[in-house]
Amino acid sequence: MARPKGDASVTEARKSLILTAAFEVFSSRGFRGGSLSQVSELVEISEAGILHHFKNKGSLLISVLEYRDRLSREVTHITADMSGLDFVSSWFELIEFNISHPGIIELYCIVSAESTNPEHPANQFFRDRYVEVIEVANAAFVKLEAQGYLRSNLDPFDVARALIALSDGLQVQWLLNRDWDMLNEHKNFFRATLNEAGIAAANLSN
Amino acid sequence: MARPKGDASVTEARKSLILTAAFEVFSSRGFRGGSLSQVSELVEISEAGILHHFKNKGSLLISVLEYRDRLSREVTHITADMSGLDFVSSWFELIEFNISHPGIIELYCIVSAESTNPEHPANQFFRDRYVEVIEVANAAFVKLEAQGYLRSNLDPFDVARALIALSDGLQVQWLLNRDWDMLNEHKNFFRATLNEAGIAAANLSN
DNA sequence: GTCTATAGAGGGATAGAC
DNA sequence: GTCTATCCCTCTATAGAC
Repeated sequence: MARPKGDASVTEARKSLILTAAFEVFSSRGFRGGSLSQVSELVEISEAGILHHFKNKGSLLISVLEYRDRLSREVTHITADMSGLDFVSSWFELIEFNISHPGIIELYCIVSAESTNPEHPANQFFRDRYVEVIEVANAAFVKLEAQGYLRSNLDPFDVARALIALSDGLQVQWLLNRDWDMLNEHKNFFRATLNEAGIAAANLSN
Repeated sequence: MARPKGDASVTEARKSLILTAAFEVFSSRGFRGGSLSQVSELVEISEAGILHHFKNKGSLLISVLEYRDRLSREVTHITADMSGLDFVSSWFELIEFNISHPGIIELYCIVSAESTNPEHPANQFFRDRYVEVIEVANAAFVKLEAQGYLRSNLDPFDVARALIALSDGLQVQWLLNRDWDMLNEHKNFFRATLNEAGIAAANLSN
């Protein structure tokens, strides 16, 4: 037991600082456009210092993505076993949270698009992520359907996929021009996919 | 008149080859991830040769984007003054065309996301582009509304923006995993935003 | 754990010959 | 119009001192 507990937590704090800086860099310039030297400037450590804590640039990116997911999970509480209506209101909370933290939107927007190339280090991460997040949304729409809230000509899984897609696409537009209400566009999605009973239950009447 | 017509068209053909190669490179790796040397390999010309025809890497990207827009316009014929129902069927044709030409999807997916950074050479291009394309879609939904085909609780402009967003978002998912029917997801959008009369008129009943 | 030094590759762009 | 040669920069990653 040569190493007291203090050392480990100091290291963790250092890693956390690096992750925060890397988050900023990858958010604004993407993985390919961002560099370790930009990260090292922000965190006031050498590039070699960064690579002492993270094997290489790619694993730093993955760590940033996992780090962000961890932080988001502390805020949103969206799960597959929550009720359909709770999902809807939690979804709006998530959008509002993201609007007030644009860096998160930038990160996922740029890196997910880059990652469509199979050689990109985050390719597998995003393949897994979309399966997971669509499944969570699907669970909600299945329940909304069972409650008689979903339009009868729509399939829950298709609607779930569409919600995620709409959200991603709106974020690109929003990053280019923020002169409009992104939250309201999400509400319109539910106004179009829920029936009258569902719209009333979700409090989305005009 | 020292220069006969033949020279000019040879130059144009050369530029066209470069644009085709640059399209491939920027499609798969984005602007920041792609390089002039990759383009030069494909087109079998030196990097200096490329920069004789295009001022720099950024202007090559813009030229590629304009080049692709020109080619797409030859195929799709979507305009602001076509009828609402014609827009719907043309939109499906456009999606089918893109599905069979994945490079187009890759290009816009990656480069539009990169371009959300204000320093990116295509930033203004995509700001203008979204205004234009949403306006064309809006013109169609305004007409569909006038015909009594749009759901009464939806605003045409919001629906137009949502269609573009949905389309962009679906493309990211599709590039990561093509095991599903992207055309059908677009049809579902109209099943959710048109009323029964509209769905029947657009031939979207199940 | 952090640094300096450096390897080694690759990037964009320009000058000038042909 | 195309090339070679070159400049200068930036990048990731490693080695080894402290």
